[in-house]
This record gives sequence, C-alpha cells and structure tokens, in this order.
Amino acid sequence: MQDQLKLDSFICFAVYTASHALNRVYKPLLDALGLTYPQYLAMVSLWEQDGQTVGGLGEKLFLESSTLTPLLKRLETAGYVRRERSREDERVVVVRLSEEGIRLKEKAIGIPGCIAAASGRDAVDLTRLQAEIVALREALNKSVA
Amino acid sequence: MQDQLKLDSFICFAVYTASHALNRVYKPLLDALGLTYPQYLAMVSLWEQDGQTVGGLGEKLFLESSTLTPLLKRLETAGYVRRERSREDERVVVVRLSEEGIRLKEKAIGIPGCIAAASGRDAVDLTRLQAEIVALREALNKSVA
DNA sequence: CGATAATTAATCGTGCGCGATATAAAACGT
DNA sequence: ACGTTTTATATCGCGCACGATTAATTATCG
Repeated sequence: MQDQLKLDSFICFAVYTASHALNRVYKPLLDALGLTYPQYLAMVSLWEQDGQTVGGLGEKLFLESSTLTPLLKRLETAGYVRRERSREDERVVVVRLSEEGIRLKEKAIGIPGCIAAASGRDAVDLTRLQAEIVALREALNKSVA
Repeated sequence: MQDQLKLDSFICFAVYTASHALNRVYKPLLDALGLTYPQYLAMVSLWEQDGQTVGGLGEKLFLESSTLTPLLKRLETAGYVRRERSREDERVVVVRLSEEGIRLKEKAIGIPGCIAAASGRDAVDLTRLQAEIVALREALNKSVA
C-alpha cells in the first residue's frame, strides 16, 4: 500500500483542478466584461498601476512575453489598453489603460465578492488559505530558480 | 482602502500562479519520460485503473473529450496506450496501457517525492493543504453545477 | 569609438482547455 | 419496427502558456 502514485493524493492535481474550477466560476462573470481570465488579471494589474511595461506585467503575473504580447494585442483591439514604445528606451513597450479600460473597473468591482461567495468560505478563512497557497508557490519557484 | 481589486489578495491568482509554478517543477522530471503534465495525469489515472473509457477519464481528470481525445491520440502515438472502441457499445472508446505504458510507471515512481521536496513541507502538512484545496474545488464546482 | 554582450519584445511551433457543433450508436416511446 | 431522444466521442476555432529563436535597442568594455 506504499504506492503513492494516486491522483487524489497529489497536491499538484488538487491545484490543477482547482484552477480549472475557478476558471469555470469566472467565465460567466468575465464574459459580461468581454475578458478572458488572464486578460482580467492583466487588467487588474493595470488598475493597480497603470503604464507598466510588458516585462513588468510579466513579472507580476509570472508570464512570458510570448504569452503577454498576443494577450495585450487582443486587449488593445478590444479598446481597453494602448501599447506604445517608450521614448527613453525603445526596447520597452509601455501598456496604458484607455478611457474605456479605466471605466471597465467599475464593472469588475463585484467579481471578487462573487468568487468569495462561490467558495463558501468567510473572508478570514479565504485569506489564510490564499496565503498558504502563495507560500507553496514561492517555495516551488525557489526550488527551480 | 476598501478597494479589493488587488491581485495579491486574490485566491484565484494564488491558485493560478501556483499551478504554473508546479508545472515548471514538473517539466524537467516529465521531459525525461516524454510526457506533458496533463499526459502524466492521464497515465497516473490509467496506472490506478487500466481500461478506462474516455468519458471515465474525463470525469476523474475534470476534462472534456475535446481535450482528452487529442491528448490520448498523442499518448497512443508515443506508444504508451491503445485506444479501441468497445464491442458492446460502439460509442465508447476504451483506453488501455501498452507494455511500454505499464513499464513507464517505474520511471515515474520517484516524481511525487521530488515535488514534495520542492514544496519544502512535510507529508502531513502537504496532505492537509491538499485536502483544503480539494474542498475549495468541490465548493466551486458545486456553485456552478 | 567600435565591437561585443546584455536586455526587451516579438515571433513561431506545440500542446492544452473549452464551448459549440458534428457524427454515430444506443435507448426509448409509441 | 421506426422516429425521437440521449449518450459518447470527435472535430473545429480560439486563446492561453511556454521554450526556442529572432530582431532591435541599449549597455559595456577594451
């Protein structure tokens, strides 16, 4: 019985399927905003701090430019952001919210509450679990670095 | 300060990034077996119980046939499984491990230990966290259903 | 100053992951 | 038995996500 090659005992499988489950809860909420889930994360990051570079967003979201560049182009096509090369350093692309992108925040305000409700946990418990998962992420990232 | 539209406070963002972090830890281990992470999960499920149907695997892995069919075809091309229509019910496709697929299990035995080590937590703690994340997943799945 | 190295985005190829749809087989109702 | 409905898998289009590579710009060093 020492066979630990069981799916249901894998922390990785729990995280993997929880991630998909979250996506399914978000889907209808984000459809109303015309955003996918990764696009929503990028917008949240820009609402926190406008005018970030592609690389800066990548560091915050843990994504590569090969993922972000097409995603940001789609956000630009949707009219939520503008992408422009920095004048000081022509290598850098700065991403700025459009008026419409700024306005979108109001529509997104209620989303975290919906997710919290769907989780069936109170705020304190969610925050604790969130911190634990972040700690797991940091430990894993450290082990690869 | 009641603005809760902050990335770092999102449980979803924690899960999302933890999932990517896990993938990065798995990548080099699975490269040695010639598997991707979702392919590995399918193999684990088949090692637990051989001869599952596409639908059965989908229920266990929380994946649609649109995801599994191409994935299983790639596993078949790699020589790890065979896909054959059931004789009793021609709608059903049964997935069976090949000899090589059975042998692959030996190479995969050590992987969970590597992940546990990378997480920097002891087995008890990991199991507890795993159960909490599964509970979150179940609550979320219930809310959409 | 000029060659080289480093940095930043973008591009390309592969593999998910899903929703919508299609196709085929089985089950069902009359 | 036959048309209808349900079920199981497959197909298609789109959007991630990443590794490897490329292109352009900036920094560095002799």
